[in-house]
Amino acid sequence: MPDKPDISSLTLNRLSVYLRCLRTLEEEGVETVSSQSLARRFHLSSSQIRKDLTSFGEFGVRGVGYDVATLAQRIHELLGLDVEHRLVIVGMGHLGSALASYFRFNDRSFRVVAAVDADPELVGREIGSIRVAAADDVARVVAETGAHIGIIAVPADAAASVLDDLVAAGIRSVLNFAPVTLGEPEGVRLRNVDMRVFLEEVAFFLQDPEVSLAPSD
Amino acid sequence: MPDKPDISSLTLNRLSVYLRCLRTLEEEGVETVSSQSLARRFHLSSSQIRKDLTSFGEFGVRGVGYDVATLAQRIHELLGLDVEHRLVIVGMGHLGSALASYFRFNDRSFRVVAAVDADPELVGREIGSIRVAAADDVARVVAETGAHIGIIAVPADAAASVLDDLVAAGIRSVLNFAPVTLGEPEGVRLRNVDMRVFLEEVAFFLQDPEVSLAPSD
DNA sequence: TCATGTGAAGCAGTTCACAGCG
DNA sequence: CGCTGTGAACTGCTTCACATGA
Repeated sequence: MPDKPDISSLTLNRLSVYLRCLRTLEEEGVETVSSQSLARRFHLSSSQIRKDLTSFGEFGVRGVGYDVATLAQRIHELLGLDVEHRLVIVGMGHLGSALASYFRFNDRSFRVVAAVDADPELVGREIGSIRVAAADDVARVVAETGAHIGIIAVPADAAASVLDDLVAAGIRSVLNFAPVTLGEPEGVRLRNVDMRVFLEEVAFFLQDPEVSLAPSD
Repeated sequence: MPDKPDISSLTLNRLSVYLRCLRTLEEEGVETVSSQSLARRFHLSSSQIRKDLTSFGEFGVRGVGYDVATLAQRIHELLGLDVEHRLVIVGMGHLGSALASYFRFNDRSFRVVAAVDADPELVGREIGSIRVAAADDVARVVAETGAHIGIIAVPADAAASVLDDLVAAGIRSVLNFAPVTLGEPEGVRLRNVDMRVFLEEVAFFLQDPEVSLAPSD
């Protein structure tokens, strides 16, 4: 495994996107692509693609472009997707169970191996081949399943203590879907994903006077 | 309604977060807060809070801080949350129906008024008090319900054409949960939200050598 | 006195433009 | 010739530090 260069979150996120674009091209049988054609096709910026790619190596052929399969493979490896990541979902309400099925149909890189919930009603139930365990048992469940990544899908007021539990259980990568901003504990990678924030962002532009209901074309 | 100042997406997103923090303080009966105490409490930056707030007005009292209720009210108004936004969800699979229930329990600012799906199996079913309509009927459904905001929760290959349909139906704000980067049509506000990207971001750091399974405390 | 509001400094991310190479 | 890889310019965001005012 080569040394991991410093890559910003922004670049990292775009690499994920590039990878998906390349997979699409692969399926279409496209073998070579230039940064410009990639950009046009998928609403990206060509100079940004080149900058992002050179941040971890040189893969292109001048005058030609990039080999689709090779580049996809390199990004796949860089992102660490060649090993399977085991997920534990905390909170199996609507969102939690949706995330469970959403993350499952993916490729082989991610697998939901455990789910816990504080509601005794849910404990013991089987949701998409995963048996829901009691919230108190996170540590045991994590140890038994070897989960690496935690998904927090509980109400806002429970999120902080769930994070503590996950970290105590040895989890170092966390995705928080609760509508609170959790701080990153030392040595833990945490990303807050608040869908209401996204909603409010797009809603904001509706009040713009110049966008007010023009006669539709 | 005062003129809408230019506010970057980053600032806008943070304002959503500040609003939630202020609501929490309100519930606790806190009446006044300084940028510094807000920052400490919720893992934010105090100078950033001040900068963000002054981008649309002056609300603080020097030497004291901000009045929690007033500031919350001002942000609420700025974000346009004092009017109800009507959502239409396209794609009522696992993710779509989870989003439907997730966005519903919110406050009064957002309401799911319509849902469509291409699968005849789902059409006609009632999911959380919303009857699922046929995908071909988006335009009619949008017109009848007065939906303003579109939520795309369909597979990647269908997303682009769904966007076209929504725009043709007069929708100007869209949240895309399909794992493709859609371009923003003229006059439309679109935000791509790809959960796999978030997963891959936190997963990336697991391969870091220095983070490799230290004995847990 | 204390915390806001703000210019100025610092930093990061993006775009430009072209040298270099297949 | 065409496209990559890349320094340099540029743009925008964040942090700093302090004058200002309740």
